Amino acid sequence: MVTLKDVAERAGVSPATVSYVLRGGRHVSKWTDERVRKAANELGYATNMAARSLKYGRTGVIELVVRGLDVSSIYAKMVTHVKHACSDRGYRSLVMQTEQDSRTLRDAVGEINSQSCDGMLLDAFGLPKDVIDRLNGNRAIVLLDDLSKRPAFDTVVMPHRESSLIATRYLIERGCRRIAFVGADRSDLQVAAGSGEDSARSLRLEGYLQAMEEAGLAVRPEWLIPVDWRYFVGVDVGRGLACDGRLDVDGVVCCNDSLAIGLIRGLADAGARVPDDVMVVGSDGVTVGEFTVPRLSTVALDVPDLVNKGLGMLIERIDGTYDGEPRRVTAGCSLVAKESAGESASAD
Amino acid sequence: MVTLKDVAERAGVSPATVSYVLRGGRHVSKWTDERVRKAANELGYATNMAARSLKYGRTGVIELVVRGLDVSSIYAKMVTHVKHACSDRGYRSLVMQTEQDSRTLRDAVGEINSQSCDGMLLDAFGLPKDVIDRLNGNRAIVLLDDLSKRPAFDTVVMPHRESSLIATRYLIERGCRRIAFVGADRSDLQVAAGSGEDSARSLRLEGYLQAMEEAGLAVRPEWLIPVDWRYFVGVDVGRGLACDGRLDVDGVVCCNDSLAIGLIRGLADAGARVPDDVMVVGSDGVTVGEFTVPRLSTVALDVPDLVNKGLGMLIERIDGTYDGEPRRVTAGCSLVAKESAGESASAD
DNA sequence: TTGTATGCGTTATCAT
DNA sequence: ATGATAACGCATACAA
Repeated sequence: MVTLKDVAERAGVSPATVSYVLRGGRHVSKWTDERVRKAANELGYATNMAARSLKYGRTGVIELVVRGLDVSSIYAKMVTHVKHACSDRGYRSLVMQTEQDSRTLRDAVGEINSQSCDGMLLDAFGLPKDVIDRLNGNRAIVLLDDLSKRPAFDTVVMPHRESSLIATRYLIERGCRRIAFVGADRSDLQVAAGSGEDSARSLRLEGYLQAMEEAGLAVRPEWLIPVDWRYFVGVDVGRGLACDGRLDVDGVVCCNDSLAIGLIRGLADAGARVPDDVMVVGSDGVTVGEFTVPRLSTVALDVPDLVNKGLGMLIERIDGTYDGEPRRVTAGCSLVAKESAGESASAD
Repeated sequence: MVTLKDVAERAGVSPATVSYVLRGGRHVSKWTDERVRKAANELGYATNMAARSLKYGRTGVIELVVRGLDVSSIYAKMVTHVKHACSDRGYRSLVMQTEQDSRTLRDAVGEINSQSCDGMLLDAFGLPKDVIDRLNGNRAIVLLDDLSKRPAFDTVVMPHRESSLIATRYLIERGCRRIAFVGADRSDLQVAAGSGEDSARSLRLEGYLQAMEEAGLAVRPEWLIPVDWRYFVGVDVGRGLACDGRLDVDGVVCCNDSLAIGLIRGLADAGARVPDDVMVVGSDGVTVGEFTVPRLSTVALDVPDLVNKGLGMLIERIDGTYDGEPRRVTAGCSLVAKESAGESASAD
């Protein structure tokens, strides 16, 4: 490898001078400047980041740690926004993908504790409590969607309740009366009550229940379908809904877009039409939802808002601008009304 | 930060001993071992990776550099596979997202040149020649889809020609005779011929033309539609196809799945049904294609194959096992026959 | 305007 | 079985 020293020798100056030329910081004669740059170029010099980080105590890197980019492409949007926001603030951003298995999570935790990065935006969804506890408390970490009662870190939470509320209200407004909810049931509320900690599932269900109650609509137990929020699960649920006459719903609120897309697929398998036979609303606002048949109505997460809030807190922690109690803020969301909930197919 | 020295002091031993206990490498007495581990635990010690990398000369990190995870979710699949493959081989993997703009690309190049990682899997799609040239030739780099005549690095190329060939043959087999091709036209062939370098577009078109010729089918110029491979472009093309009677095609081969999904959307806007009025085949094999209405027929990229080949070459370069001429291998692909090309909707 | 010297945290070599 | 020490490449305080 080409080092500062190599460049210095070639340019006939000291390593210090090379450093000053390349990084700035003090005045050098034009003659020296040119010689050094020329030498660096000819040798193909590049700063050794390990050495700089060691000296500096920081890496200039912010890591985004998410489980499975392929689980929901909403993460893909986050990656893009984080990248831009980091660039704007002089950081580089890297993405680390974790699985649910504890090994990768442990790796991720080690990552931050070992100062491979200055700060970390860490998706807490499905993150076991003990892993969170193992995080070094005085590192710069912002969690995404940590719903614990007494969070140890700053966290940006998703608008779970709000999202379901908006979606359900919307279906009601569109004329639905018998609305199913896919992704949680009352047992989730019990778990939440028992542990004293909300969950994404319980909050989402609450939003739905609130909207139904507001409208004076009864909720039948079989309308609450507690499943994982994944494509293929949605397919099964859709088939079930269409085949099982008992359910007889005219609207479905899904906890995310994967579920909704799968559900529409399953309904189609069973011969049910969306929105004519049943209306469907998702949540997230994935890009592909704008191109499905029918186009997906959804409550879109405000990703730029989420990223700005998260990164804002993170950088305050890194810079030491803020050093107080863990903060909790909520990301925004907004309704995107499309054909799957009966909106007429406009030209765009 | 807690350093080796801190742990050593607390355990009453030397830093060297702590290092040996934690990393292994020589025998230590049980008594010392215990004391050191206890101290490290109590202090919450974590290895400083910058220091280790500096000493070691390697980071244990492999970076995957792709442009826009959201451009095509095929990248999301790649991320997952790269992650697993790296884990298996003792590396950590990080993802860096670039944009087409030269600034981010320059950053990415700097990344590898500055030894932030031991090796890099770099998506060459849309990568300007001069950026590639700026890459340090003796670093471990494997390019994804570098089609240049005389590549400077090992590269895994996508099965462009093969993919179109398979897709077109399949449509012909399904009974199509008037097949459009979306994503390139003959001007791409001219550009390729002029520069002496193939492009993804020219290769894909060649595959299509070959299949048509094999079957003795004429190709009308207006069937070749040279557009970007993106969702919203597909929508426009779909609307155009359905409205413009002149085209009158019974099958469409799309250069990727985004285009295909958009196209189906556009066709639906114009009242055309897939596959009854026109059959559609995409390319990539994105997950969501299995859940669209209709399910998307596509030529799926063999992502595990791609990743294995790429990472295999990369690690040989890192280890110095191979030091010869740049190699070029092609990733596999296979037809996934679904409803959008008239396959009956089976239960799964 | 430029050069010298020191230390960041780790690991490997030598010595004990 | 363990400790002292040097070196990795860079950035900076200090000296000239």
